Amino acid sequence: MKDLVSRCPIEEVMRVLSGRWPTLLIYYLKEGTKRFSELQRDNPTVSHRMLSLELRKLEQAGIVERTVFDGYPLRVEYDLTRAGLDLVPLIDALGDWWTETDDTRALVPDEKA
Amino acid sequence: MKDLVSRCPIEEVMRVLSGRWPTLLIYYLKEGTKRFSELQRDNPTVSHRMLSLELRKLEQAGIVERTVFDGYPLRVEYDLTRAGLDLVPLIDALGDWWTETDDTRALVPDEKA
DNA sequence: CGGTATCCTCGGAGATACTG
DNA sequence: CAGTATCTCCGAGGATACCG
Repeated sequence: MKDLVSRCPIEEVMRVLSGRWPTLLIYYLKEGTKRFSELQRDNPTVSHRMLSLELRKLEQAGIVERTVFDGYPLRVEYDLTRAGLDLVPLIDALGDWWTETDDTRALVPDEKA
Repeated sequence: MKDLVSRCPIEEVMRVLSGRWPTLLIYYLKEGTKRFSELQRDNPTVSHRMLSLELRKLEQAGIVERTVFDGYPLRVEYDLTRAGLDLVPLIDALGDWWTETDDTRALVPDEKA
């Protein structure tokens, strides 16, 4: 997923949403403002480093907003932006589609058998 | 993206759609039936192997249907299934969202400067 | 607490070659 | 033509440690 092979906007969104974390983070952020450590607790298996990188990616994409509160210990809050909120129903629609088409996949012969 | 970390359907769809090729292949397949070699021509940078693997993944997910015609040389055709066709507008919506929120990203300071 | 840098590993994906 | 197998390599991502 390094370079784009088309000028298609779809390919560009997928550059941001691809992977395990982006949609999950959006999913948890729609519950409201979250701190770094809260998101870490929401996703126990995400590494410190990846959480940081993914949040930055979402920030660059205009999906997430980052607010730093000076003081000690540090305090940083993450929110969905307006664009991020607009994205939520689209992602949900994908989830619904997946659930609704579950029977289609059930027809696939089990290769593990 | 190996194992799921939640039972969330969104995470499951993203397992299928993540990466450079799935959405691109769906994009080209919505033009109609395509043969393996046609898809290869549509995406000149996809490797033989990856195209094969990705098509199988989409097939397992119930998005793409594979039809083999006996004879020589071999001939295999790929189509979107009903579920695949239903998925198209959802993916398009993501593309539209991306285009519409382009100005948000334009506000991000250029780190390459 | 949140972020970054460094190191290291493991598997995703390209190239190639072979079969039906 | 379409698909699979083998080999290889590069980089995504984990673990760890240190800074503001």
